[in-house]
Amino acid sequence: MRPPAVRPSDAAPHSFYARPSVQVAPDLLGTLVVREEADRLVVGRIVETEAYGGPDDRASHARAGRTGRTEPMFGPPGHAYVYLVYGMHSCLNVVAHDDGNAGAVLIRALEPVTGVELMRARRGRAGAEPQARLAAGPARLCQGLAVDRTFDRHDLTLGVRLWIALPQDADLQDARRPGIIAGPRVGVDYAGSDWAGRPWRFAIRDHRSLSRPLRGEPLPIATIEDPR
DNA sequence: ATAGGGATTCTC
DNA sequence: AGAATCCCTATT
Repeated sequence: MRPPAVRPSDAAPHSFYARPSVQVAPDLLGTLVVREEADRLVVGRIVETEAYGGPDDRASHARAGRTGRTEPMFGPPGHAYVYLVYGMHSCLNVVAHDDGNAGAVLIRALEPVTGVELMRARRGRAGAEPQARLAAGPARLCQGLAVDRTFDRHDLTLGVRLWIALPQDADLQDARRPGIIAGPRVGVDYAGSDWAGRPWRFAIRDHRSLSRPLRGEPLPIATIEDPR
């Protein structure tokens, strides 16, 4: 399949993100993360996401309230929230919540689309892995797209340097053809079974670029709306 | 000031 | 199974 055309004007608008993160997370599946560098474009299709809520969500960074680190989660929807985990890996989130709330969607895995060789080079020793695995994980995708904390609070709606592109409807439907499933979020057992057990991890079923397999319940197609 | 630990990944 | 490695958060 030919790589979908990508233009800054395709950047998802503020209204796309101004909804509860649990609604935005599945809608992001099949859309594109676009990284515009000096003279190159690196693009990946989102195949796995996780929704994180506000202070009530015991699995969310926002549980600490408004602090220096979590501030972006309480800020304008459509901006990036990039944090460092385990002292060495960056993770990319898009801020999403309805007015007066807090929340974000963690981008957990991409299918490489454009700029694959650049992604591979950035993976260093691990670049020998199969193409489908180059961005199969929240830290891996940041490495491949050269996304670090300098992008924290970056406005994703501008279509500059880093944004989410909404592909043509046919392309979007095609990407989602295998179906969308939902299951528990990864690595949040500390939150207690109530919060850790919620099916807020979303993925395109059986996709080869998932960070890890997801056995989950199919999401009713009715809940998937055209972002535009 | 200091201790505890993490929305991960790679290697042994 | 264990290390790498830094910064955030809560506590003293």
